[in-house]
Amino acid sequence: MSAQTQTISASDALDVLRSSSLAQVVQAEIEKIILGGTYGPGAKLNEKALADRLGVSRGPVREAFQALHARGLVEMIPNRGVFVQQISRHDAVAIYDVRAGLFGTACRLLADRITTAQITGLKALVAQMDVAGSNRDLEAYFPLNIAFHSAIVRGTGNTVLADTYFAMVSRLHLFRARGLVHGGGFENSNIEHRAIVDALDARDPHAAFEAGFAHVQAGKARIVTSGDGPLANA
Amino acid sequence: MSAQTQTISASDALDVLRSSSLAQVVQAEIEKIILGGTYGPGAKLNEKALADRLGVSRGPVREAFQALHARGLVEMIPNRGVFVQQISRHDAVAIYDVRAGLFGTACRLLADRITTAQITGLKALVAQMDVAGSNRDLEAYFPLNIAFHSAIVRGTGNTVLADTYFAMVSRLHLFRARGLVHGGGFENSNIEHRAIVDALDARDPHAAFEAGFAHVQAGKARIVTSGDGPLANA
DNA sequence: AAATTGCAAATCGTAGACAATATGGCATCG
DNA sequence: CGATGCCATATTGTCTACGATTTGCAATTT
Repeated sequence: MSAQTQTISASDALDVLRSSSLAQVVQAEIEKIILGGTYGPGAKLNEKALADRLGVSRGPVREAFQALHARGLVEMIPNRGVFVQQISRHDAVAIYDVRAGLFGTACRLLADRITTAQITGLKALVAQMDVAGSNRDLEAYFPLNIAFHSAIVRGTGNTVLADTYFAMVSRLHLFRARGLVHGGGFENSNIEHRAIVDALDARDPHAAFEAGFAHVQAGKARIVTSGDGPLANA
Repeated sequence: MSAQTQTISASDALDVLRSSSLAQVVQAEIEKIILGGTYGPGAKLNEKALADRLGVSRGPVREAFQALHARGLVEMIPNRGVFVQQISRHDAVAIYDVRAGLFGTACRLLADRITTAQITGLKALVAQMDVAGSNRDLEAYFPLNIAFHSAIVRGTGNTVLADTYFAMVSRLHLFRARGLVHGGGFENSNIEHRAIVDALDARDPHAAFEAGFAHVQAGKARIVTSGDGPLANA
């Protein structure tokens, strides 16, 4: 828009500050750092160090910590500090169950209101994943997989559902970041995708929930049973 | 425990501060104020006024605001302040759908692991609600109803699920607090309760989800269709 | 070697200050 | 009389500085 902005990041930073408080910017930044994996789970997040690194004072950093704590991404111990949340295998299973329930619910709600355009879009994604799958192209498969789930969850038009779902996905990233990348078996994954689309196409809420729930549960099983987890705790 | 504490509130406050930060205490306090209904939805929460009222400085209050915002209880507008979250009818429907999905998921998960003792407890609650229902005793029915839902959600042992579920319940309180108390029809409610317990007793995950989901959806319908909502917005 | 003491560092909360922004009333003008 | 612009006030957003409390570690003592 404006031609006088010197750097993109500078204009972005200013624009963001117009519509958002500094604490929220800091929160997004810390979240990026956490999910980026530079700090491992259990790592300590030093208030002052983070404030200095981000060029802000302690206030906004502490506010961001509270928001991240509410979202389950950090652990706060009084008089000790803030740490990247540790996700035990048991916790991961619990979060996966919630995610499965939310995704199944999304499928169920979507079955009642899905448009033909949405069905076409989902079928296209499944077809693309078929191609990526047969080529063993994980680099192509992952973004398609995310797009598929996003299309369903956001397709419901229920932002509360979408936000809650993605909050669970974020929390699960903390577990995966510990070294447990889910092993193969993504061939089966697309079979499950097709079952979901079939149920949606049939506009069968009942079957849609079951297919969506089962799909995430299968993903959970793939992770939970993926070896003994070198970094497992508890 | 200790006989030398002068006041309960004083010892409690100290104990709480040992295991929790001041910001979290403030958060709980503000949440209590919000859900208590003294501040109506859309009401402004003045930083300094709240800080003075609670006897703390602005810092902890601002931190509490961030946590409450993450939980969907307040709205934050830059340079304007913090307001009690407004829940439109559309929002309430969305939250109800998520709550229904979570409760159904709880029923489904519980069906796989429920103990005979838990079944007995649930049946007892249903029986008590039958009595309260036939007596038209709402004062007795409400706590039993909450206990029933709690027993199921917490009975899964999944704290993430329970926390997420109760977060939705809290957000819905913002809607009910606007004057829309759900009308009668709580006779049907216990029929649905019985259906849930039957499915759990049969250890049928499929039927348990359906019964739990349908029960919350029925509650949603009772509210959504309860007249035209004198205080409705948007 | 084990327990105690002492100290450095970090966190937690407060207080005060300041700029930026929004609010509400008032004067001015059409 | 109504609309517009301006100004005083209040509030937010952020920073800095300070004191109090706690923790963790090291040194000392028994």
